Amino acid sequence: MFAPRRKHPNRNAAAQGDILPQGAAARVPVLLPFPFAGPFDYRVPAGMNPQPGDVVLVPLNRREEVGVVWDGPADGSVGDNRLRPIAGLLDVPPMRPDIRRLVDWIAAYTLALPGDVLPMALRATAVTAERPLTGWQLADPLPELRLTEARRRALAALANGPLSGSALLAASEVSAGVVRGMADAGWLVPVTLAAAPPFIAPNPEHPGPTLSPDQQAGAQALRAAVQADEFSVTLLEGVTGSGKTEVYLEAIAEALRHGRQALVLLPEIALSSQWLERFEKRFGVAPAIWHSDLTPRTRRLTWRAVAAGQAPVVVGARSALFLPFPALGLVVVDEEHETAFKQEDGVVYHARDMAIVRARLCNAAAVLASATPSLETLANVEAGRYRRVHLPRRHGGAELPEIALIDLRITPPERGRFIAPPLVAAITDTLARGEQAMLFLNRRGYAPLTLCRACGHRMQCPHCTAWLVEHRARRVLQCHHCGHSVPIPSVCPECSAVNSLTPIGPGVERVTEEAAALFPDARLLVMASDTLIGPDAAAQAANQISDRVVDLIIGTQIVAKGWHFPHLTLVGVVDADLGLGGGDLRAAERTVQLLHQVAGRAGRAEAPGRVLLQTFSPEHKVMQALLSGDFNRFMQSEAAERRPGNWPPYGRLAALIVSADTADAADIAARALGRAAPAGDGIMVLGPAPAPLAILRGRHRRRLLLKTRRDIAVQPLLRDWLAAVPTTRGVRVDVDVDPVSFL
DNA sequence: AGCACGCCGACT
DNA sequence: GTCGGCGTGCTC
Repeated sequence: MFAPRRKHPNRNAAAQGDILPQGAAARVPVLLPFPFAGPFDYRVPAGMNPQPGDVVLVPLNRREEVGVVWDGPADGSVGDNRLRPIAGLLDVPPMRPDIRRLVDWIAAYTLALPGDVLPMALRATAVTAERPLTGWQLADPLPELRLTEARRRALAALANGPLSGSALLAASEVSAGVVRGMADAGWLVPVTLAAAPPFIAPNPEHPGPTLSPDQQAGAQALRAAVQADEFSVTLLEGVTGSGKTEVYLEAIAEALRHGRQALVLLPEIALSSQWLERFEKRFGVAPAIWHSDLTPRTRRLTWRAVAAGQAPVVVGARSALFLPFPALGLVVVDEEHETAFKQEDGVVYHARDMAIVRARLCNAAAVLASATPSLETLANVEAGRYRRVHLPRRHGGAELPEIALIDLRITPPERGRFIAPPLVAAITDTLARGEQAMLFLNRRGYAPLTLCRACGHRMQCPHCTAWLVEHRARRVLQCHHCGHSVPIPSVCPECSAVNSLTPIGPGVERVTEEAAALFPDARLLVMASDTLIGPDAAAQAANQISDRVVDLIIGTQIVAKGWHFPHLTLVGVVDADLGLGGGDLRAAERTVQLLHQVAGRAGRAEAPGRVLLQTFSPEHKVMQALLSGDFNRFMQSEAAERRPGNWPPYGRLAALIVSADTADAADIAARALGRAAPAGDGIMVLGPAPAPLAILRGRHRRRLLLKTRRDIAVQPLLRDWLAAVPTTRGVRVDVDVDPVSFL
């Protein structure tokens, strides 16, 4: 409205002669990290020239809050008399225009309020000023003091120079009290340490591993996309073990040669130890890492290094999308089909899709890597919106594992057991050869259902429409949706029968118990999200497998990630049918992706791998697809099923979840929404119906689905729809645009 | 999100 | 007679 838009606004612009007009009250919009409909206007005090992106302190009610000057014009609906002045400019780098556009874009697309999206970008901002790191050094001369063993170790640790407090404790293995005492006695004096070194720039010319001809061709195509210096999306599709990572690392090298930064999104940053090793092998140094569990200090340092262009490569989780790259040239989304990229609480967004938006906003190349791309991405390739680079073969001559089905109707396991005889035999052979085997079951705990044999009572969560899962090690029954947990009862809570509660069905714990009985000499390792807590545990487990200190691995879907286990030659899938129930649109697709990924863990080095899938429906298209390895044909049949009904990706879908304290309130609100549903050519509303999780955390849920033709945007329809229905107290309506989970 | 204001139960 | 429960409303 007042200031001409500049390419890179910053507060120094004022010094370059950009003066606001006199007279009218100068006002700017400020976006606050709260659920307001839009930015609030604030008065600009004399002498201040806030620019879009500046981080400001503003009065709000009787508090002061941090906000970001947003892009004009100011909204003007609040009169000058009610306008309050900006309290101050914070001395932090302003929020970049591409990040502001990303915030706006996500809010508009997901129907979130911009103020709800802002914290995601602000969390990444180093709002607090940098505090110098202090540490200890030896006093000179050393005063008189009795020398104890602990004190001697501390002196030795500091002999080579000052250390931070935590480094001193770690190096000398003394307690904080010892340090305190030595400081009080004047032996140690505080010093300001030099700032930690910024990230060492990865050297694109560092000699990396040798690429196969396929990989070289792929790398060349990705390099070309980066060289073009414009927005593009390329699908990097390659069977498990084809060396996709090494191929896109070449794209990163190319971005670095051009002075651009690169961002790699991984679905599970906690499981990335092997990925980091591959990166270091290629570039000689580690990349910057970004995830939500960084310490505040590391977070600040990383953020600043990224903003200053001193972190040329960042590997991170979803939230890394909001980092302030000044020269982003490449965004890679690895395992792009992973549903972990979909944020399900708070602002509901898909990081893969937002990564593409991010790339477009800064004219960067985007690369989506997967062995089993999502149908969404394949449809975009088919429509010519994305390019495709294909790696058809495994790297280093390794062969794809041989896949076979075990028909549980013909060769069932013994009663009360879950590993069928053919799989038992295969594991026995594998272990006898000194090779490793893996059992995969995508279900935590001991048993998914506990049933009373006397009265048929099922142990259910009091807050959710879900069974309680037995966790035998912790001696509890637990709800996997709300966390509710009770000790395993000794009598049936319904009929008081004693010793009548029976576990039904397998979980990893139960399969582990069975495996321990079947293979008493095998060294077992359980890999599940509740046994491997934190990146260190996961890395340690991976090392144990690589070092062959375990023989049989039993895991949940955590084992399906991109691990490289060179001595693993057999994978047994305990229940291949597991993901297929429940009428989810993508159940078949996801099961193929997951099981293909699990199968890919087998036979990665010189020894060929074998995969056995236990199933009750060997004729199912999912089993046939896995058996034949013809992923392409399977996805074509999926496409053929979804195209006619305009199901995604051939149409658009949004879910409305209505939730309330009582079933009646939920029903009334859901029916009211149903009556106001949008209609028209190419628009369809399904429901209301009870959501698949009809009660979650004590709230009753109903679901409506809005499905439209691909050329019809759902957002305006949703906005009008929600606006037409008055809000009722106690009733929530959550919007999920492009739902991937149908709970 | 905070932090008010605003009307109904157990206590200095 | 008050202190305090959190229901709803507002914040440029």
